[in-house]
Amino acid sequence: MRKIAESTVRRLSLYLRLLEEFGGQGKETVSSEVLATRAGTTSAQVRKDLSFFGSFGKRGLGYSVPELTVRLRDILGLKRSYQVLVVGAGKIGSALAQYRGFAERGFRVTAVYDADPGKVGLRWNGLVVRDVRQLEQDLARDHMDIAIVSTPPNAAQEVTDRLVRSGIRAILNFAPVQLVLPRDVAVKNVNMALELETLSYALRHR
Amino acid sequence: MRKIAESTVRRLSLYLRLLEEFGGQGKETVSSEVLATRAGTTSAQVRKDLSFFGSFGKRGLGYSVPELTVRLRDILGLKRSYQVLVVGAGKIGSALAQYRGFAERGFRVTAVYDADPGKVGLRWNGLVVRDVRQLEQDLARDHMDIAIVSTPPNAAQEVTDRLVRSGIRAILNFAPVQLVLPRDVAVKNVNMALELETLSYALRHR
DNA sequence: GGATGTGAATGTCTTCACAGCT
DNA sequence: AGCTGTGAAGACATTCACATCC
Repeated sequence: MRKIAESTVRRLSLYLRLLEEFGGQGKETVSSEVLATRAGTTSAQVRKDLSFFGSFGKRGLGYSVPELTVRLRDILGLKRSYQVLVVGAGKIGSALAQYRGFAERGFRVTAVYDADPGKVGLRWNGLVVRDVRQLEQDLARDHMDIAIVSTPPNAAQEVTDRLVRSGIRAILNFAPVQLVLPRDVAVKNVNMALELETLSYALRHR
Repeated sequence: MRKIAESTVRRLSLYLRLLEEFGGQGKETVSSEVLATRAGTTSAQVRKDLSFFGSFGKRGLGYSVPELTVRLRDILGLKRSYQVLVVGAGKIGSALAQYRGFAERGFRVTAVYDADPGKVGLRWNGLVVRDVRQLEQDLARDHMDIAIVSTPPNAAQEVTDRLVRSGIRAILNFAPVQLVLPRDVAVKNVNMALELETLSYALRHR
């Protein structure tokens, strides 16, 4: 399949959430125009995004909500669930580990690690914080699909190297550092201070 | 000033973080090549990004670390500090309210609100959770620069409308909904489940 | 009639490549 | 010699506009 832009994939994820909402309201069909308005884009953009993967609509009618929902879940790889581990049990890590929005969408956080002996052994919602030194042996036993890195900045690269050596191929990084990774490992960075700085820029330049 | 791409602003924020690191190590100058490698981009991109705002380097030498640091802080609007409030004192909201990475970069979270009477009155690190019904009267008294919305999805738009009516002009939204806003209000969305979905897509398409 | 699907046109961002300083 | 600053070229993404089909 032809290479799809990151921005397109992000919008597909937005469309899916909207479709689930419409489905819950019993709506049968939806037009690109309605999806666009709710997703903050244009109808042409919606049609173009979908057209990369096939033609799912009916001219004159729009898209079938249940059908497009299934198609998008398939395209995004969401027909299965994912095992997720979190490294770094600080404030952010603990919030992420317990975030309901993940579980609702098939991302199951099943392990949390920290280096601090004071945190190891704590229970959160049935999740026990494990010693990060166990990382390799645990990963050899139980397969994990995605790792969330929420360690302090100076520990992030080392932890990442260990995750990659243990076979992890997707990382969501909350540490404010640019991780160095083999090209076949997917990474997404979430840098919250950076988001505030873009707001600061926006406030200043108007 | 000409309009600057969002992607450029985000990279400037990355460069600034790197410059602060280099400054802490006593480095006097840095080349676009070094900045690029560490930021995960190209030297031409670094030079182009900076050139929108002036010519800060010396040919044959590179950029003065302290000077470029000051310039970027100025460009990004970081010479001042910002008053930040958080609405929604759930797991994510409480982690954000106490996140040290914000304070370190001049973003001071000075108020947290929630609608749940069971949470109102709780103290976190000297921050007291206030009743969200007080929002308007508090904002009339104490100026706030940026609001972080970390409510459940169904409350996000209503809270946002109240924030905007009270004069807030910058919003960092963690609720997984597309907020409708006047064009003069800056908004950044952080959608963590969406990030995982782009990873899910990446895992599937390789 | 009404909405999709899609080439073509436009707009935006990135990379190239080199003249010009230091 | 080394590295910046920047037009020009190229790559990529979005928008237009309309033929096509239900």
